[in-house]
Amino acid sequence: MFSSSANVSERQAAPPSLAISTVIFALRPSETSGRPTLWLPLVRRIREPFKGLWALPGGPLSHDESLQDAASRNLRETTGLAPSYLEQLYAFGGLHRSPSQRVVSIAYWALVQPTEAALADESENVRWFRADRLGELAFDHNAIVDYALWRLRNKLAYGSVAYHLLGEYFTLAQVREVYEAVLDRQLDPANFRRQLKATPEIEETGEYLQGGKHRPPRLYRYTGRPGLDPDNRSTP
Amino acid sequence: MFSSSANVSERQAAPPSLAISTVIFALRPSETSGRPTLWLPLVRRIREPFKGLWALPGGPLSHDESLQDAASRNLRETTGLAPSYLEQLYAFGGLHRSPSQRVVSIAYWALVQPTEAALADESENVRWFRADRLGELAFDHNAIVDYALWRLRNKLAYGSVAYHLLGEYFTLAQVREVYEAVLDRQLDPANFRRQLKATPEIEETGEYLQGGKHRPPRLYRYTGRPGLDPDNRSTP
DNA sequence: TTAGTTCGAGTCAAGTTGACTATAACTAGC
DNA sequence: GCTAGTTATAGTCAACTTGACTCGAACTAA
Repeated sequence: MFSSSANVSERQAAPPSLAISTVIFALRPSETSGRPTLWLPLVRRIREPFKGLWALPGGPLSHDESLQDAASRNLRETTGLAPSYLEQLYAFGGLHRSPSQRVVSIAYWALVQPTEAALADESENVRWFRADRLGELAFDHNAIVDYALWRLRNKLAYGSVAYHLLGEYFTLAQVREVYEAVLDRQLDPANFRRQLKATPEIEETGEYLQGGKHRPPRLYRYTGRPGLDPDNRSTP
Repeated sequence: MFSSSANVSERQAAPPSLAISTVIFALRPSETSGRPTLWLPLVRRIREPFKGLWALPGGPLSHDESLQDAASRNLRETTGLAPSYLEQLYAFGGLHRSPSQRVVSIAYWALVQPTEAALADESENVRWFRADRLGELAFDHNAIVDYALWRLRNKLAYGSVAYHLLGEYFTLAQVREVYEAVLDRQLDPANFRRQLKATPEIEETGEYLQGGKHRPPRLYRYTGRPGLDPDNRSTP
C-alpha cells in the first residue's frame, strides 16, 4: 500500500510529455502508371525505442511556440517543406504508445503542392513512401496515418481541400485525378466537370495548358481561402 | 544574448502542462417556452487566474489514465454524470491561454441523456447554463464552447448523434425537437419524419407514448452503435 | 358531440446525380 | 495534308432527393 502510493506520486512527478507529429501528403507520379498518387515523408528512428523503423516527422513541443507553429517548424526542419494546408488531426494519448515513458502526441496533417514536394529534402534518414504501401511504422504511427487518410478523404468529399495539392493553375482533369488518387476509384469526367463548374470558388482563366498530346484544356484557379487561416471553421 | 539563452533553457525546463476540459451538453426545458434547449454545466473558479468566473469542467491529466478516461472522470467528479457520448474536440495550445503558465488543454465534448442530466449535482460552484446565453468565461473557454457547438451541429446534420441526447425510447417529434433546439430553426414535421423513417438505425417499437394531450405518437428506439466506442470512425 | 391539435401518409415540382451520347479541338503518324 | 486516336466540353435522360404543401386519422378537452 505504501510502496504503491509512493510509486504513484513518483510517476505523477514526471508528467506526460507533449510531442507533435505531422502527416504530410503530397502528390507524386506513381512509378508504374505515372498517374498521381499520394505520398508522404517519413524519418528513420536513430535511437530507441523503435530504432531503425520509419516514423512520422515530429518532436517535442517547445515552450514558446503554438501547436500549429510547432507542427509547421517540424515540417520545415525535417523536409524543408512549407505546407499549403495544415490542420490539427487528433491528440493521441494512449497509455502505452511509447514503451518507455508516457507521451501525448498532438498530430497534424498537411498538404503540400507538387512544386514544393519536388524540392523536398531526401536523405538516408528521410524518405518518401506511397501512402498505401507503408510498412510497419514506429509507435502507433500506422493508426495516425490511417486516420489522416480517412480525414483527407472526408474533407475532399466535402469541400475545398483538393486544390492545396495542386499548383496555382490547374485543369479540371487534374482535379479529377486528385480525387481519383485519394478516393481510389474512377470518376466520370463529364459529371465531375459539371460539379466543379457549379462551385463558385473555381475561376476560369483565359489560359490553356499547352504542350499536351491532345486538345488543350482550359486552366482554372482556386479563389477560396488559403488553408492556413485559423478561422476557416474546420479548425476553431 | 546570454541571459536570453539562459531564459530559454530555463523555460524549457518547465514544459507546457497538460489539462483536459469537457463541454457537456444536455437538453433541458427552457424556462420560458418549456421546449427543450441546450444546456451545459460550468464550474466557478475558486482561485486565480480568473477567480470567480465560470469555466468548463476540467483538470490536469494524471499519469495513469488515457485522455478519454481523464475526460470521463472529470465529468463524473464535477457533475456526477455518465455521458452517453464522448468525443475528443480539439487540442487548444495557444501561448497565452492562461496568463501565468503555459497550458495545453485537450477538450472533449459529451452528450448526456435527460434522465441523467436531471440527477446532475448542482451547487454553489457548479451550475447549468443555457448554451446560447453564457457570459464571459475563464480562459478561452468561450471559443471552446463555440467550437463544440459548431461540431455538434455538424455531427447532427451528418448522422447519429441526436439520439444520445434522448432516452432509450423516443418519438419522432422528440427527435425533431432536438434538431430544432440545436440547429435553432424550425423543421417541417412531415419531411423530417420521412427522412427518419428512411434511416435503418431507427427501429419502430410496438409502444405508443400515452398521456399526451393529442393523438399518441409511436415510440422508436435507436439501434446504432453507442457513442463511446473507440472504433466508431469519427474518432480514430 | 365537437373543436382543436398532433400524428402520419401522400402528392408535386424543383433540383441533384449517375450513366450515357455527341461534338469540338488538338497531336501523331502516315 | 489527311486521318486516326485521344481528350475536352456540352448536353440528354431517368432515378432519386428535397422542400412545400394537403389531407385524413386519432386522440383530448370542454
